[in-house]
Amino acid sequence: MSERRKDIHNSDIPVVCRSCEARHNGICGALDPGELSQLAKHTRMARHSSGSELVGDEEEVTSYASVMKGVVKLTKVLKDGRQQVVGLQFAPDFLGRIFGHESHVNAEAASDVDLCHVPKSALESMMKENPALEHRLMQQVLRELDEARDWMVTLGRKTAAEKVSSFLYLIATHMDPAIDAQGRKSATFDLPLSRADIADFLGLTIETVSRQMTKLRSDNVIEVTNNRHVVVPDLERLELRCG
Amino acid sequence: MSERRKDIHNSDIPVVCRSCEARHNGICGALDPGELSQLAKHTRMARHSSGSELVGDEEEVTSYASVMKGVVKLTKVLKDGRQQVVGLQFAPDFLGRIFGHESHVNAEAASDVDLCHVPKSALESMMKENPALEHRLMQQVLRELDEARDWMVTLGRKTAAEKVSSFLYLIATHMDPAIDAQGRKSATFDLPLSRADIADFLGLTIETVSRQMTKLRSDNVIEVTNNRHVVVPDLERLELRCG
DNA sequence: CGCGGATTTGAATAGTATCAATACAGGTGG
DNA sequence: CCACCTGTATTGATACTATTCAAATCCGCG
Repeated sequence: MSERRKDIHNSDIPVVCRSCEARHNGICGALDPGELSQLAKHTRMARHSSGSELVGDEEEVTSYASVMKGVVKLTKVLKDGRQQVVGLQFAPDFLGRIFGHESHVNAEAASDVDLCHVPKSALESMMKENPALEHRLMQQVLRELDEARDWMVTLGRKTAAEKVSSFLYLIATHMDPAIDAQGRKSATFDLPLSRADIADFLGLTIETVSRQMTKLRSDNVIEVTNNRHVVVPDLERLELRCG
Repeated sequence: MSERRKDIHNSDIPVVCRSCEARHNGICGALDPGELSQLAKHTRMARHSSGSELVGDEEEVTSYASVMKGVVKLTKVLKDGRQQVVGLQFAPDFLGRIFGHESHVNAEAASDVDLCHVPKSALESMMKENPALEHRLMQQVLRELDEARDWMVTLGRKTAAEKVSSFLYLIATHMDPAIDAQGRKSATFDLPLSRADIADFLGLTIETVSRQMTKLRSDNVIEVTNNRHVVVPDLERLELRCG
């Protein structure tokens, strides 16, 4: 609440930033109102529809972005076309390979996505002024590293059933806003990924993903309507199946 | 060369640091001679024999270290004991979860390892003084993230044969010092990991690893003596099998 | 030389992929 | 508003890869 009041009374905060999630938990949380206005001069909000490519592998990076809404998938492809999803980014995650000249992954909008773009130079010069900003980015990269390593365990050592459960658990805890409330045992959400994307994330085929979903449904661990909408009545029961 | 001269003439550089690889390519490359002596007051070199645990999962982190010699493996374990190697660290890599209070992985000496330990507080206070140091750490974390994501592709989408080839290729390019010479087509090295470790790295069983090694041997892609010593006569031919 | 752990090899099995057919959902035009 | 159409998802039958269990061999070491 005091937070809210401050916003209202401090007209220094750029209008576009006022309701922005990234300002609190994202990158911009490291900035004071002055820096925020400075940076906001260079930012550009944009909507990207599901499936559109945001950054190509080995493409030169000229700008960064914060995910404001939706889910971005990071993928890598082998020469023969086999694909692996190597990361999912939710609001208010930061998008882009910091300090690198080219991206090592493809970034694609998995759902409709809103991004807040900022030119590489603008962010990097602000980073020079404000070490807290680089520190914030470091925290994000460390979190991504932890997530990548967690997922390596899933990819290398879990069965198909455990993989699918782990995926649903991951999405449930990231997508259902009500989940933060302590003691909440159930979750409801729309899957941001197609079966093909899920398969590429889990290192499985779409048929195997589908079969495991069917099994979870018949075991009453999940309810699915319209292929995308999922209800998990008891998250603990789902977690038990994650291996 | 001028680099070398500076060392000889500048007696400020601590004796223990003079021949240290980490001073050039590792973390300490961000430090000037004064900072180096300051930090060296707190460092402690130690040898750890193969198999010894360096940091436990969820153990509180009180010190960091640079790998001076040998290979460290980072692992994660599921409740039922299934294990996954989530990273390998070679000299002069940095070891330890920066800014985290506890480690999220187990670190174990895969071979005999020399570490240069430094207390968490000493490094972190120096990081406050010198943003270049944090920047250097950021680079290392970013590299680890890239490696983790590359490995996710291997774990999720490659066949057993491709996994084993990829592993051998990784080790060859990291372990054979002669490999840096351009145009070098062959490599020779000792495997720093047992078959069990390799299996845990690749998400396979030891039997499958063994069978694939046998196949590579009978296809004349590698020569193996004493189970550990490997010669790759033509690296390109190995690379072709990495998928 | 013989012991014990590590590695290789073999045979049977289980789990996942592949190929093929059917069912379903969402959008389009009549 | 409904029938159609297209892409997505499910279900089924079979093939294949990697695992499992078991045995033999190799290697370092006392």
